[in-house]
Amino acid sequence: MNNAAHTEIDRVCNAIYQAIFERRLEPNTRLVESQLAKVLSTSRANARQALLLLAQRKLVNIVPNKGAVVAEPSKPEAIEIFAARRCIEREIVQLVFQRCKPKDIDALRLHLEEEQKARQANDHFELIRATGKFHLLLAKIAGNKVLLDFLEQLIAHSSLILEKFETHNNRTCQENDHSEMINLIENGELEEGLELMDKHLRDLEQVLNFQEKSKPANLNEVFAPLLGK
Amino acid sequence: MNNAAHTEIDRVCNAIYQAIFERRLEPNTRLVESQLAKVLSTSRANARQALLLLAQRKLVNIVPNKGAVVAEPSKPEAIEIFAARRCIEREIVQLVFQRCKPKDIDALRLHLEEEQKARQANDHFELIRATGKFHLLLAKIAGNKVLLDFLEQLIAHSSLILEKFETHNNRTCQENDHSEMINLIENGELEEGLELMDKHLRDLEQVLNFQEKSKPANLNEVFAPLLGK
DNA sequence: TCCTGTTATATTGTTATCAATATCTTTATT
DNA sequence: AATAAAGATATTGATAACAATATAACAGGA
Repeated sequence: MNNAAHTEIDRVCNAIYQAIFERRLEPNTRLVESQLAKVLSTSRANARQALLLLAQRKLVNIVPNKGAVVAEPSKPEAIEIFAARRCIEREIVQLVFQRCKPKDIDALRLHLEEEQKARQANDHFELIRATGKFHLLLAKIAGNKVLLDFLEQLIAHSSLILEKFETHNNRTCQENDHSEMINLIENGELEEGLELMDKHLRDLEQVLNFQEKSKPANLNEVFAPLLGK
Repeated sequence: MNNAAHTEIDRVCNAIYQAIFERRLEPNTRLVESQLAKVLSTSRANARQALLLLAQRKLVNIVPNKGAVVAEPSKPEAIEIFAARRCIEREIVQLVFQRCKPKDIDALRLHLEEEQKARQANDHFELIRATGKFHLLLAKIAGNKVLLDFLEQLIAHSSLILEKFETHNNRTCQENDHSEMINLIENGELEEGLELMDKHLRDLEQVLNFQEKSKPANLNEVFAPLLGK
């Protein structure tokens, strides 16, 4: 999440961020400082600061004297987030078409295999993670760190949104769009690329028209994979 | 800076942010936790957390075990920041043209007077603050909180950049551009509005072609205005 | 004079403790 | 049985003390 210096609190921050991003932590899950500290084997102060950072990115909500919960974007907020994504990813597409090199194409194609693998294995979380990562890969190729940083925030939010509104149809990024995008980049068809990204994001946004769902979570099992190492 | 709940650390954060935004704190100024705590009459823990938040927004740099300094964007970073501004403010212009109401126009014109006053009084800092605020006003009219939040970060950075590269000519926003923009909005001339914003931001970016400058600062006098209340 | 190593100081990072607030449980009353 | 009040528990918020690290000042030798 944070490309900055890796301090202890960055580690904690990343652990929580990953859990949110990969949807092991659902919206509205309560995040108690002392419990986080214990589970992630750090001090309460660090857990507290990590929560503060995540709150600034609006990934958790902190209400004074009450504590932190995983954020749950409302529908109007979700619409704004997707609008922002269209704005920023449009620019990213433009930059990618200017700067993409052969080895970048290779990396994108390699990544596509990850997506396919997750799709075939029906591993839903992994698919979410992988499709999100594709967009971040494009942002890295674009080469503007500010836009990359913004997009990271937006994609984390999108993850929360998908979690909340997701249908039984497992709607994520459309299967062929990413592959199609790579082809367009390779052929330098900019206009089509811009259009595809726009369509792609509007498709994703359609989840908002479905109903929500809900259920709680348990900190110990959420972070279990981390405890082993 | 932060539209979130107003806790003590938000207050501290805002005080520092304002000082940076209004350029009372120059790039590379060292920010010592204990000193900040004393000057802003808060605890060191709060000062520390505030610095952490500002670091996440890249307004200060924290290097582990060494401390925090006001960030100093490099030229390549500055270029990325202006590119991001063009991207986001283009979208904002588009939204403004859709959503601007008569009372918004009035507010913009009213604001213009502030700019004029600062210009006539030759109050450089105030002019910086006011011209930046014009852009944020547009963002508020656009009505997308996510984009507003991003732009706030970008404008704070722009402020730092202007400080670093500024010439003796006091280049800030061109005098007539803002007024011209209001007219275009009123008349619904979208294409011209988009072009103007783009030109406007590219003009501003020209400061990067000039030389830098430098000098230190003193925390006590920087925050003196706050101590009186 | 310049460099190097040493001591002293200042600052950051961490931990423990206490107070304030909120949440939950129990008890009492109608 | 339902509601309200009172107490117990848990959690957050704040403070202080301590340890680790880096910076600055100083002294000694080439």
